[in-house]
Amino acid sequence: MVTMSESEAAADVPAFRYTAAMANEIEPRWQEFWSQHGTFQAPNPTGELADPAHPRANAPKLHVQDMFPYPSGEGLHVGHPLGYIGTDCYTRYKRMTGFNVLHPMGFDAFGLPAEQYAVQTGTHPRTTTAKNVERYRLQLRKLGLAYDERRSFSTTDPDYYRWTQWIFLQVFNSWFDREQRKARPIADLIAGFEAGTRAVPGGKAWGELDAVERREVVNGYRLAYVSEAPVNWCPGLGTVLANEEVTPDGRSERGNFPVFQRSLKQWMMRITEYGDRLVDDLDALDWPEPVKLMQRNWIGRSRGAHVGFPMDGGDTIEVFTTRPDTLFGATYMVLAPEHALVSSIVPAAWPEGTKDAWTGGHAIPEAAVAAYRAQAAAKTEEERTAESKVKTGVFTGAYATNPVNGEQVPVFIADYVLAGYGTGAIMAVPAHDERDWDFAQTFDLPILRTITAPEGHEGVYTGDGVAVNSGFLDGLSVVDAKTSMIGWLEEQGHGRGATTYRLRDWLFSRQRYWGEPFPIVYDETGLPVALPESMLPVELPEVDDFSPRTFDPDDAGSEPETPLSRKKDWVQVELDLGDGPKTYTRETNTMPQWAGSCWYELRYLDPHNDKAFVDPENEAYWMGPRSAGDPGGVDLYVGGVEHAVLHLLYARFWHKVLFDLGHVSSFEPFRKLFNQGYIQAYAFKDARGFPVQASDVVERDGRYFLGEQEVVREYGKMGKSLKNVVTPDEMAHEYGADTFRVYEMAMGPLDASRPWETRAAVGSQRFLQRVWRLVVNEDSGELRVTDEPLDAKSRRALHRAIDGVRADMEELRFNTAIAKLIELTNTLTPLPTASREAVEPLVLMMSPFAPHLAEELWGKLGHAGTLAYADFPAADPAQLAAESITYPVQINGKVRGRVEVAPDTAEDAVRAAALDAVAEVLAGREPRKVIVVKGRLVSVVV
RNA sequence: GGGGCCGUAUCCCAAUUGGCAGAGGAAUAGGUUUUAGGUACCUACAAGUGCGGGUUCGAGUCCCGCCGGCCCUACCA
Repeated sequence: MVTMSESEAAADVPAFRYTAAMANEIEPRWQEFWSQHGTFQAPNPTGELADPAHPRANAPKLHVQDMFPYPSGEGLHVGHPLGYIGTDCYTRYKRMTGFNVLHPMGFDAFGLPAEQYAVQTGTHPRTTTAKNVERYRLQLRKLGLAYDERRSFSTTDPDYYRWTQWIFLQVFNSWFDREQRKARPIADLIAGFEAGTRAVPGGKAWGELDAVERREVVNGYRLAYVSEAPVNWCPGLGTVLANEEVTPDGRSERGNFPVFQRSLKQWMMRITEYGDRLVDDLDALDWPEPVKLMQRNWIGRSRGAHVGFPMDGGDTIEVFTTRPDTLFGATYMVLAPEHALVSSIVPAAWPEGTKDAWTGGHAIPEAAVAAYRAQAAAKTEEERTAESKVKTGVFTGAYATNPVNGEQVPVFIADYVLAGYGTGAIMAVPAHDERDWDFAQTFDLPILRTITAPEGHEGVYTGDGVAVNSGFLDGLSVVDAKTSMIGWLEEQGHGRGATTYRLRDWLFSRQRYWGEPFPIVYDETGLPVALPESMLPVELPEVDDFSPRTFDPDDAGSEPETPLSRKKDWVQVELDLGDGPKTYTRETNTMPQWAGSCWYELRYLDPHNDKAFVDPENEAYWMGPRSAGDPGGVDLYVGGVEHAVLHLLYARFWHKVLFDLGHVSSFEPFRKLFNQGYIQAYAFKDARGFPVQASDVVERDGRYFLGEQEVVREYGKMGKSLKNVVTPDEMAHEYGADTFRVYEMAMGPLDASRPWETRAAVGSQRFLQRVWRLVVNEDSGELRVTDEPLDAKSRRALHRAIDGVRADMEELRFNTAIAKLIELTNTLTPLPTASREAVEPLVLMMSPFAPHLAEELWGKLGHAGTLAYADFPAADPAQLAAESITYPVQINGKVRGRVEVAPDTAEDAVRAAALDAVAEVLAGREPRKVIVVKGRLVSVVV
């Protein structure tokens, strides 16, 4: 079959039509213009990027930012830039309304894929990363995104990670003062110890401690600290993982290797100290409620009390409870199998009255406990969860005393109590806790109701009520009983009010190569020493082997070995840190990928500053609070919900530390957050279940075929493996970047996920063609626009459109803004003449969405240079008033007539006219009620 | 199991926040231009809002209960 060549097909198209070919000529030209002229550079108040001559130098500021990408080797698909295009449209609009707009883009370039690629091919991760970043830059440039190119960086740039290390040192050199609820320099803490104004933990006086002991004490306070703590050790990957990198079934998110709980020395960040502020300050943020909720849940603050249950041997079991009001109903206790007290409380023999069911069939408690502990340790998380319906456990043989009533209560161990939460021990109140109820049923334990339940209520009751069987609490509500009990506990010395968090301290070290090195060395004591600022950055050394040592995936006893540790001549280093030249050992872990994204919003403000991570004046200008109570921060931060917890929590934490230490004036990094939706795509699979090239599938009568073979359609992510990727480059080539931008923005609201459909983009292309045709004669290329004034009706339509578009732009409702622009275009198209009065505002309003096209038309309309700083059209209020209003008249909710009246008609007159209009339908019936909704309708009730 | 978000023409989406269900796009059908049309233009086209109740003069919008989809979380004391 002979296909028509492109030139033949093009021969029929008018020479000056806005086609993809035309777009592909226009677009690179304007991209080059913007770049050459620094069109989108935003001036700083001070420093290298200050520019008093800039048109927006003294304007109100706006800082808009996207969550920056990890530049993967696959490049961008059409889903990735959705948010970027959204912020680009928004910032282009805001710039035209007079704002000094900061809209930067950078790259989160440390990360595993480049390292793994390096392991496989020997290519240095730096090379791979640089290549991918370059590719991303080109792809983004092709979309016409208006970034201030001077402010772009990668987290892997030594000039950048120098400051990541600097911030780490700030965290390391500070502690959290619980009285002041803020971080303070570690020197203040030491001064307090020296002066004796602060008690030294452990009971000794500061003067009695030797130098090493003092350092150990201080290290116990630092916000970044080395801890021998249970961590997720993954031998198959050769690294430890953060909790969030482990799947619910106890395997690694990446690679699906088994993960073991191991006690290992690792760097931690004391984020738990900020639990309260991280929860409380959410109220100050303009964030989507679901994201705030996810953060609250993740932090998991619960208020209650710590209560001590004394034991005969002198030990006391400390429990945490949120229900101190039910303390009289605590009929037994449970320790986590791993609890430290377990081995010391177990008696030699079962005490009198031990029920058979409690012993697990063992003759002595020690055997029962050992067997249960072994069994619990052998179970994976998955097994524990799967069996969660059946409560298991065993009696320890020991009893503790309930402090409120002196009752002896049996102490069990059971895996439904977690070692990692609260104190790892609970008081069990089976009457008012479902889990305790289940356990009590299984082990035949007494149940005592201490809160009244509604009449007829059977079984466990967790709701509100009045205290009963509870001595001095009787008659109090749950809330009052809690307060009363906490008061009593504190008076009697049996406990105190307490708050616990689900949030754990943040595991901050990884056994990887491609990450920020720690600015830390160890001296002969084995304790960490911070390097001075002058030695930053600690650059990543060159190594031959990028991979950590990996092990048999099931070898739980293996030890991590970092890639940097093999670089002996780097690890051993002679330095003079104040005590003369000494040999130190470097920290060979690297920081996790989140480190770089914890503060990048600040570096954009002052990207080349080599004296500070950001100049305070620049920070205050771009991110400072604007009123009392305002948290400050980025004015609009756009990204996917997948970062609802981790990235956003970590970044908030670092920002608060920097705020406490006086380095920034904003106490939150992101004032407003917006979650963009995802673009999803159809994928097609053949009879064997293999994905087939989606672009080759054709639809016939609601069924899908690849050639003659029928395939089934599935809906999901866009990705290489599903063979359904569409790239922005393809779209730019086939339709032009402007069409692509308009289509992405027009297909739905920015926060909605929707399916991609390439062929639907022609609608946007036709729209741009119509706008073009309004200005340019397609055959001659000449300007069609005249200076004739608009007719009155079209003029009103123009101003209505301007008014509506402005409102939509402010609220990021780009889909409806575009609909209004199409509507306006469709109003202007049939007019005999294209009036400049309408065309110029239209072109300006188009420019946020289709910037290349708009610039080109703006030039054809006789303007020099760029329209980026032209005033966005403003509606004339006089033109917004309708000439007349048509009121529908409802009788009992059904429209039965209409009246047309002047817009300023008084309500009485509208009522009269309306009743008149439906007099026939009313047929003499007397209206019971007449409701006039001004400007909307009239409702008559008979 | 708990929590959150969402269901409007064949498809993607609007609806002044409680006021006449349709702004816009796609698809489809017919037409104009054309030797031709995977071009452009014009015209037509369709749902009573997942289901069932309730509040109201009036409900897509608010409330309750189901159904379906997506996301978070999962013995957190």
